[in-house]
Amino acid sequence: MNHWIIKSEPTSYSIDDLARDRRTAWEGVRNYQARNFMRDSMCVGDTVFFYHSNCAEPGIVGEGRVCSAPYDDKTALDPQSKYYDPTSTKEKNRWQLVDVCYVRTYPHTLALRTLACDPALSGLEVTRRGSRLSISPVSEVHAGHIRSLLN
DNA sequence: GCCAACGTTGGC
DNA sequence: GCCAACGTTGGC
Repeated sequence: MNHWIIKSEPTSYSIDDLARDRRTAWEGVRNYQARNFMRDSMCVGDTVFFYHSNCAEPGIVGEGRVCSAPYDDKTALDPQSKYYDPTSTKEKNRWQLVDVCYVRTYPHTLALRTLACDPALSGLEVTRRGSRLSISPVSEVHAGHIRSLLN
């Protein structure tokens, strides 16, 4: 079982939105490295830590779970979508995604400023200065430590 | 709003 | 293949 962090701007799609929807297609990822994680490495049942970015208190706000195999992101084919990619076609779509299911909202945000100064989390991608990768793997040890911060 | 860090594009 | 220019991300 793998662990991941997925970032989202809460004004665009928040943990509350996921709690309401219960399940969503993680569409709109247009970065190859992030896509590769979804397409090649994510498995049904993997845990995803849900991270709010570009907001008043950036940090981890809850958990979800990968609940589908990878498949084509159809927003890439839709000229009306802000995620439209004119270089993708139905036959050859550059972009794939997985579905994410809601698991739980944490009682409080695990703030970036807390995570970043925690020596037990050194090397965590999301705390790296200038990190822009919207999907990144989390080691078993880091995942356990993140959960322990809730106690 | 600022700006550092980064990924992508395109001329050469 | 290099690299400057550009656009975007995201913390602050």
